[in-house]
Amino acid sequence: MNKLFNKINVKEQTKLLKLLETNVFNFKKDTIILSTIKENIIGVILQGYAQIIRTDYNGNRTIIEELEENDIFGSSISSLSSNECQIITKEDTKVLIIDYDRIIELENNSFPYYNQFIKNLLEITTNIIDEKNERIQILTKKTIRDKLLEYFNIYSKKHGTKIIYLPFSFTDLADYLAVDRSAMSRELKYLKEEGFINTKGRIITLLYR
Amino acid sequence: MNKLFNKINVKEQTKLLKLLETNVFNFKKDTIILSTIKENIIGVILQGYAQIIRTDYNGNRTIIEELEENDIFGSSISSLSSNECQIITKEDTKVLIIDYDRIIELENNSFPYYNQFIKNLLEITTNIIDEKNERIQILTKKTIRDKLLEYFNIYSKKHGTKIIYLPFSFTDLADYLAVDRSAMSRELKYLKEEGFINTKGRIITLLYR
DNA sequence: AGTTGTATGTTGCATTTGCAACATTTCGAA
DNA sequence: TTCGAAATGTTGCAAATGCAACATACAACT
Repeated sequence: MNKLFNKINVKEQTKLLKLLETNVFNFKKDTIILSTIKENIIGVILQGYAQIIRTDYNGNRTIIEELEENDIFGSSISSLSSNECQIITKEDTKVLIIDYDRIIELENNSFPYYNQFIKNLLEITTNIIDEKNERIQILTKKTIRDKLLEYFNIYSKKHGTKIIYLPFSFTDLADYLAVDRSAMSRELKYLKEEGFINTKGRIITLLYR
Repeated sequence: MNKLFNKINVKEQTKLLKLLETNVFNFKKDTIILSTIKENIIGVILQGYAQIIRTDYNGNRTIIEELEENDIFGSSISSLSSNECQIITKEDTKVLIIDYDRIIELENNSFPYYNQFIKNLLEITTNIIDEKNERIQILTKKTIRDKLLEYFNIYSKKHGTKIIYLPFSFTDLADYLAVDRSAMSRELKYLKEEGFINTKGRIITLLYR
């Protein structure tokens, strides 16, 4: 069940969705859901799989986010600020679209589940801020080595372990750190040679401290 | 008046603050308010002036944020994630402290102004996400030149003008872009020489497009 | 006006990085 | 299994950048 509907039972959910004038869309595989999200909306993946993709001026495409069942996206939730972003379905995908302005404009004494909904949204947004802050903290490090170590430290602190299971490919990690993949690969090699880490596939073990 | 109390009148504010069990603290000049904010709180500067400062392992101190009257700070609102951050008053400062968990735990049907308060918080957090996304978009550019141009473009688009009034010093801009100040200065010189921009003090004029 | 501290501008140089090009490995679909 | 695409590893080299050191400009305070 989606975080958005935490503490809201199914009957109330139905009423809520009516109240918010939401729409459910069915998209075929490989459809562009929204090229530029101009309108202020919140989308929920009810079923299927999609990707947020940025295409830069060189034509290079990067997967910015993967959207699975129950994932949420939206103008000010995901990183869609840039006008180079598209959301593309990779399977047949069912999406719930909620108008953000409608959420805000509704009278707040209308229904208790509506207030709970706002509260759920608030929790989601504060979590997102935490994630953004983490990424900014990493991106402000000046060398590739420091970015990697910062990433490792944050992961390690969060999971309480020195064994890191990369949640994505090294290629994607380089994107996340905003560095050249081959340069990152080189730096990882040095870190291994100097005895700071071990790697086996996408498993990285921290050997320091 | 503070965004946090938008559409909440003074009488209701008083009740709300009681309901949320808030505290008001008076800090003398040059006091450390919170070294590491471990607890989940939201702070509001009621009066005075303070700074969020990061001290790195070299002892270099950077002003991350300036907090003036009505500004809001907090574990997941400001960039306090790193454990190297301190909030220091620069004048005698009056601060309102709200426990975030208390906000979330309260029954949501209790009072209408409480629901409005949550809604206000939600608006604030989504705005913050937008700002973070902007910064990330800038930080993911690979060269200093591209970072500068991205910063200029975002500013220009937001204000609808090609004349940029830097809201802070060049030193702080370098921090914001996470690049070396002298290297940034050099790049600005090149941009001037190549006819892309003009500068006069902290006013930058875009000459392209 | 003088003093002190901070912001800004400049430059040489060593280091880091991106880029391109290629080899090798892994993965997924037919 | 086989095949092709994508991911990963590696390296030389030119370009970008950080760093240090210094000069100058500016601002605040006495």
